[in-house]
Amino acid sequence: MTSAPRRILLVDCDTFFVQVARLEDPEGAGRALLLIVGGSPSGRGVVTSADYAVRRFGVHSGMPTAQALRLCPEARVVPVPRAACLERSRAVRRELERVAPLVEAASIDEFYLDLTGMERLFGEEKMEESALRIRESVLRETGISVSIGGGSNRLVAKLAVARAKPAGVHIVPAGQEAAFLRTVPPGEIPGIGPALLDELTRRGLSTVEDILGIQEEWLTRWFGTERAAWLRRRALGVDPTPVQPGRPRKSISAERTFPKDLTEDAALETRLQRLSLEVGKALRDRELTARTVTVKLRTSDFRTRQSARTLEVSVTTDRAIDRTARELLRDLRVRERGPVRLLGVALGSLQPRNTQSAGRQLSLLDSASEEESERDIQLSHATDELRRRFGDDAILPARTLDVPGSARHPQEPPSTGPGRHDS
DNA sequence: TCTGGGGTCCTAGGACCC
DNA sequence: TCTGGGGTCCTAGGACCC
Repeated sequence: MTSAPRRILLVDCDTFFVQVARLEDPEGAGRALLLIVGGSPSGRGVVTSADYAVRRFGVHSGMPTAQALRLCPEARVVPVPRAACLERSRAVRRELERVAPLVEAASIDEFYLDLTGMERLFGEEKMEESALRIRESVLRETGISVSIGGGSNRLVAKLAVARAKPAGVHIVPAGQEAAFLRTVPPGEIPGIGPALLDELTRRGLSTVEDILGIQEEWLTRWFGTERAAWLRRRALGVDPTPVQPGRPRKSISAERTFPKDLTEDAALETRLQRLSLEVGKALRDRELTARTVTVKLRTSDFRTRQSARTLEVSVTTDRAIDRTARELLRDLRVRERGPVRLLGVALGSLQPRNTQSAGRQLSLLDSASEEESERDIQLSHATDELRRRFGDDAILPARTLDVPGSARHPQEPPSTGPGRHDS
């Protein structure tokens, strides 16, 4: 027996970063007729989001800001209002959770909804009507304008939202998936990026019809069994992926491109340590532990290398992360001696911090003490608390992180640090 | 023109184990 | 004495997405 089609919506915030920048600064960014969000103080940034008016000049996200400004010299560039974006994103999500039973945040500005089964609550409300109602309530409650695409699965909803933009709704009726897909250029199908598109084109497959028309045997020969089957499903508009709220996070990372490439190992280690502290704090804020530490390095010629290590036990402290990261950086520097453009630290193999390790008492029994001592763990919690009260700059990493017990560089009391003014 | 930062997922090869 | 084979874990790299 066949079940009724699912009712999936994709709610996508229109030029999200631009909207938030305007809401946050109505007198400045809010008044700019041509607005680009992105760039960076280093001058090495790219466009994160651009106004529709700016896009008409050929500007798109991912484009170097310098190039964007050559195309549209009148545009105003403002940095990404990161905290405000997270806040607005959460507000949108809360509103969606109020009106829909199943909500999955796919990114900061995209949310999948599964309305299947809601017909009973709203009578025979059509998907269009549901989508319009949701669009209005999100706008009213959060000030954020969204577009909504809908259909019987995530893939179709995702492709439909492109037709809805800006500030509209587009629903693909059940049964029309394959017909709808035939109107979509393969390069717009999620999962088909530049590399795969290139390969498809080289094989003479430049439309969805081409992909479906070719003998399955050939598709399999060229792309392998799995990938060929996946391609056919995409081309047919078939996607069984469920809407899953609250999928666990797999990694936490921080990376920085420097205003000028760095060559000195000492300078690199300072930056690395800052990144280690950043991810360490994010890890503890989310009450997670990590077992894998990865360091990423990009040289001035834009080649990227990474080095990873999985530890015997999960860790949470700045000291354990920093020490491992430092060793990994040294490994990388043996292979890459040249100027460094970017450094990053990532944490993986994440686990929820369980009650056992939160209970402290048992930690002396397990081997965690090899990676991080009881004292390290307490120190991490203490510095987190101080940063929370006095600002992130209150505790600057000192040599005490390397050499426990060393008093060569005693930490400044927080009362003399920056950020004091707010208390 | 000179290429951000946050993620997820896949693949391939080597180590290791039974 | 000729080198099985499957499963799992780990690492590096890359494609892809917003």
